Amino acid sequence: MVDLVYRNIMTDLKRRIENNEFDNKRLPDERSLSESYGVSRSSVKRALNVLANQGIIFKKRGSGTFINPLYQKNESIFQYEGSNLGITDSFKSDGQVPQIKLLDFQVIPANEELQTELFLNPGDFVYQIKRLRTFDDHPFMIEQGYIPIKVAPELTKAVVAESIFNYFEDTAGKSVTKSFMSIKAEPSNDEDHELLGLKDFEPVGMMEGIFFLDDGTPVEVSNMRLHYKYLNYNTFVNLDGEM
Amino acid sequence: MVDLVYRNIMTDLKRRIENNEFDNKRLPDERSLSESYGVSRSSVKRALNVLANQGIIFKKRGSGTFINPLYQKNESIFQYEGSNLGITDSFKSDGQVPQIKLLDFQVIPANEELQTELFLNPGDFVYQIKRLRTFDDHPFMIEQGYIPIKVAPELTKAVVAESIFNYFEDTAGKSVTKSFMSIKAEPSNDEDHELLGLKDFEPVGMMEGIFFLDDGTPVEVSNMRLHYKYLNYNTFVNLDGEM
DNA sequence: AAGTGGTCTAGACCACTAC
DNA sequence: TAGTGGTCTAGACCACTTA
Repeated sequence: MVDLVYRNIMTDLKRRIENNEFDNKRLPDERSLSESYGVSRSSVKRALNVLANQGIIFKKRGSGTFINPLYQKNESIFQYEGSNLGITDSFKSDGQVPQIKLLDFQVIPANEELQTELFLNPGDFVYQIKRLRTFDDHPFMIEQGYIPIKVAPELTKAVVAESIFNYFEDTAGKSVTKSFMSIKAEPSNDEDHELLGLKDFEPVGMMEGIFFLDDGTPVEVSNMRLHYKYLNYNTFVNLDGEM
Repeated sequence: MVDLVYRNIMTDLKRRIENNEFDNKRLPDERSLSESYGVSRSSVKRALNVLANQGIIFKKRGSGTFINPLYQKNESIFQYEGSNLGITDSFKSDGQVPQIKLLDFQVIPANEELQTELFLNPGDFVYQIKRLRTFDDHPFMIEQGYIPIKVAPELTKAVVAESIFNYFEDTAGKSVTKSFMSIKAEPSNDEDHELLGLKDFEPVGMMEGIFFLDDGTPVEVSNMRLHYKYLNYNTFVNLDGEM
């Protein structure tokens, strides 16, 4: 697909780690990798940095580069799907059939909050899209999204009933790769009870996100209310991940 | 403090952004910055990459580097404190007085799960530490932590009643900079009702974390149950943040 | 002392955007 | 066409760990 040196090396190393080719939990040193791959040490470092930022390896100065034992032993713990955009479309299906029911679809003027979050001017309009997501007819999420009409002037009901981000990618060739996410919990309200089948005392998980294109253009604000059993955000945090 | 070129530039650029020195939302190009700071372009790029990974700027190939409008306009939205380790010690006080009540402190053998998560052998022991955290006598979190005795052989009640991670840093000079975090929501149980003052129907937020030193040594597994009003994890996600 | 990862440089060339 | 950020190289030197 792509043809970047550091990315190829990264992919290859990941494969070799998963295949247990480094049984002593230790990777070859950077200079050796540089030579064996026939690339500069800088490119090797870059590949290793990506893996380190994902928590797959640890680099120990003066000592070497080591595989995170959790990555091999216990992939059920080490799942940072949450480290994706926290996005609707990326909920794991696990063989279940995902479905979308469109609850609301209209165009409204952006209020002040939306103007700020989506970099809009007073008077700009947004699509308001409310959807219910299910797995095998079992609802798990109410999603209310707002998309500036100017970033998708010809959005239709049919599109909105499916993956919106795929639509961006397919039509405009632009992919949504960045987001602000805010994760909270709340008691459920009447609508939650009705749509998500929750009991009074059962909570909802809230995920609020602003999604951006690569170039910083915001394309959606989304408020997601999840059946609490489905709120599970996993992530690897690396404070030195600043490189 | 530190004296890294890219870090100094990063800090300076951040300051200049916050001081509105780039009123047109656009930073000087990399080659200019390289010259004006008297460093290589690589170092400038590195500094910019850090800021981009934090969501403070967006880089647009062929066009320039731009400030994220949300960063200046609305810092109340743009707060990714959650992007810290998700750590206990980092909860913002906001002028409130944080307190810790030690509920339990003992040494027990690590069960299988802890052995896996903390890279321990059968028969290894861990401290089991249960604490209640409050702001101005208002409880908001029950925290149950497990720390291998071998990473802190002389842990005392006094230490445990304060910041454990600061203790690591002060005594061993090692800082906790990485973590796996898992965030969920659950209905509250009896203990939550009692200790956190929750009503039956009110939920708790759960944050489970494994914390590591720089070199990959795991130092703590922590299960945190938060009053739902205090669960608020904010983060900037960048799928291209792999550099 | 030897080996490892970390930082930084100077420069070449490529890919994309704007005009 | 000019200007921007992206990738990659080859090499120097530093900081730390291990023996």
